[in-house]
Amino acid sequence: MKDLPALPPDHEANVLHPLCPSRLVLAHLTSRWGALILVALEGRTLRFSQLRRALGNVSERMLAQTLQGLETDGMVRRVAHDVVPPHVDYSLTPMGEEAAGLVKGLARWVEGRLPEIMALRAARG
Amino acid sequence: MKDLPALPPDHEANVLHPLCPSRLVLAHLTSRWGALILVALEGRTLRFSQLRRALGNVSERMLAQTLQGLETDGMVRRVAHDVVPPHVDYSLTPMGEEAAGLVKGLARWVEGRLPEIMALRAARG
DNA sequence: AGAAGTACATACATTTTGGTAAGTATAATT
DNA sequence: AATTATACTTACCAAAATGTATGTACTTCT
Repeated sequence: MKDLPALPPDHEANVLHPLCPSRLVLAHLTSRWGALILVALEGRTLRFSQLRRALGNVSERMLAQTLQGLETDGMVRRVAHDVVPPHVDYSLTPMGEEAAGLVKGLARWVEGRLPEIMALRAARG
Repeated sequence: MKDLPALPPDHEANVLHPLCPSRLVLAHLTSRWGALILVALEGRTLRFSQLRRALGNVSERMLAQTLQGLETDGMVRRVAHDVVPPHVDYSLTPMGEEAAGLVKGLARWVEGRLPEIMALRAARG
């Protein structure tokens, strides 16, 4: 995940553009694992390895990286207990819960349209 | 953009997962240029080169590719007039308009939260 | 006559993303 | 004594995404 560049002067025109800050945050929310993490954490707290198992097959590298991106965006809250072996809890901030809801909404909409979409593909493809 | 794989038997668990069909459609909608195209075409028809100018700096390659992905998903309608020089109109299907609305909603939400997010970054970073 | 505009396709190069494997410190378990 | 579990990091490599350059076929503008 990248750092956010400063807002360009002509902000209005660049909304959603690849180099626009909002675009990068959106990318974090909808990234390969970002969306999954948001949905997995909705309403509950999970530890690193629990989350990993919940998502099925994320590499530790990507899970850590994606979580950090969401954390610096203020979507995820990380609480580390200083014990051995390590114990770290991840949960969503209020803003993160909102984001999760929106992403889930989009996902649900896509799922609802999937039969239609796949039928189109089958017909034309 | 990839072809959609068949739905795996344990569909419920894989929703949004990287290899799930719905995930790929979502990826098309939120891809670097996909989101921009949806918003740019909302409620209007544009030709290839108009769209290109509207988006600012897409390469022809990416514009064509992304449009094709959205077209096979049934989001974009392509109408080619058989004249020389070529003239091709792009617009959103009803489903595409819905998708555009949702994506725009997400984008707006992110923009609304941007000050908060950037303040967090500035404070912690 | 030469250049520009149109909507792409294709080959090639580069950038970005993601995975794999290994390392870290320490306690509990076998 | 070796293994397992935890939550990561780092180096390295393969794969995917994206950009660049070029070609096409024909017409209009200069």
